[in-house]
Amino acid sequence: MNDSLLLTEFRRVVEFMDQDFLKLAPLFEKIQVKKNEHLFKAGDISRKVYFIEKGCLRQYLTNSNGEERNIYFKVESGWCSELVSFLNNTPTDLNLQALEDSELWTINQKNWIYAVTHIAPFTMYFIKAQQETNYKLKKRLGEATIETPEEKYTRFLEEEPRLLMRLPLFQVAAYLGMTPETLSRVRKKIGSK
Amino acid sequence: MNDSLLLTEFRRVVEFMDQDFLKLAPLFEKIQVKKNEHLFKAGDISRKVYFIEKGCLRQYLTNSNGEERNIYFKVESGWCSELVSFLNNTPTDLNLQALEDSELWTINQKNWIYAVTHIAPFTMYFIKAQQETNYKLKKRLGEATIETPEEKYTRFLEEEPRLLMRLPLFQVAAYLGMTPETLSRVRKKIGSK
DNA sequence: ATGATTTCTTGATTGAAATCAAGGGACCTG
DNA sequence: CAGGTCCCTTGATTTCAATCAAGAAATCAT
Repeated sequence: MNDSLLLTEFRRVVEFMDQDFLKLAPLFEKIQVKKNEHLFKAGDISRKVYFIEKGCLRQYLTNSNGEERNIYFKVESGWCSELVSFLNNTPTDLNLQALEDSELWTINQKNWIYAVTHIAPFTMYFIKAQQETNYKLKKRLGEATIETPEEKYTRFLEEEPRLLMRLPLFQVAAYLGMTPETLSRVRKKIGSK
Repeated sequence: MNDSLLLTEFRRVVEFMDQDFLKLAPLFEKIQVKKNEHLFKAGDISRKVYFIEKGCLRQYLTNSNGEERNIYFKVESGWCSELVSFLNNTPTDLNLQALEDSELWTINQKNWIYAVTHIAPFTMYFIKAQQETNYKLKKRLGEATIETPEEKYTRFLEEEPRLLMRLPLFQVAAYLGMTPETLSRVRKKIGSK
């Protein structure tokens, strides 16, 4: 049990007893998804919360011209969800897609509500993990409009070197908010320093 | 009690009994802050969570050139905090400042942790409210790099007309990620339609 | 393997927002 | 209410990233 990715992730953030995990684990179900498959699309209601055992997912936004912006990438030990939609049964404006063949733990609404109301360390884990996400989003929102393309790429290179190697560059460009051409030129310039 | 802004806000999101509120209310303390006063600055550790009874606050990010980007504005019934810093006693990179003379309810770390571990409806309120914030941040992050200045302003005008009237325009510009000059030109153009 | 599709790079050009500059107006503050 | 600061607008110019275009490289499917 101690080698479970899920338990390791809980313990990264809070104290989590074996007995709590024994209550929690059966609430999850494992699924396989293929590369490019969508877990939900804009307009859908999100019915699950996902934990990545293996693979890589992106959440993204599309505008009326069909252009895409990636909100985040998540890999092993990451959570993907749209809880406003999930908890209120309302459609979401965002999309969630696998970028690699992936293996996910899923939990449905009934089980998630049970867990968050009956398994105290899960509740606390969830609150703290959400705050981490929240803080990162706030910083990135500021950076998105204040940084130059070169600064954005340099930051990504420093903060997420493994992600950079794992992802196609056009997806990175859609995350950093620039065209693939601009990213290519920035990389050329940085590389020569 | 039913006319308390705080209780009304809880009841907007979850069921909240009078008796729960009686336990919760004494954990808060009211303070007054003057216009332009900072609640915390980049490098500080955030020691409080704030609920706005009256007034207006902004959270913002500064870069090395001294340029600012506003992450959000909050008015009456809004919460301001930096929980990663608050819970882990680590410095934050963000700033929180009053834009008007304001009246705030504050809760300290000890009391907040008591509330979130002992007052179940507060916990659930908190989780749901955080998710709303989270969802808004994700959408805005995507929009920040995909929308034109004109689209950003139009969205703000439609979604936050009261905020627009309440705030100086250079603060709105720092929120929408454009210069005051550009905002001025966009407004001139839109106004004539 | 091989052809087809997608992705990445590079170059030329365009265009939109930033910057620079300055005048008028609003609002504190004593 | 008078002076000074800050804010907003408008104009002229510059700059940087987007767009348009095309060829090379990599990946995928059969």
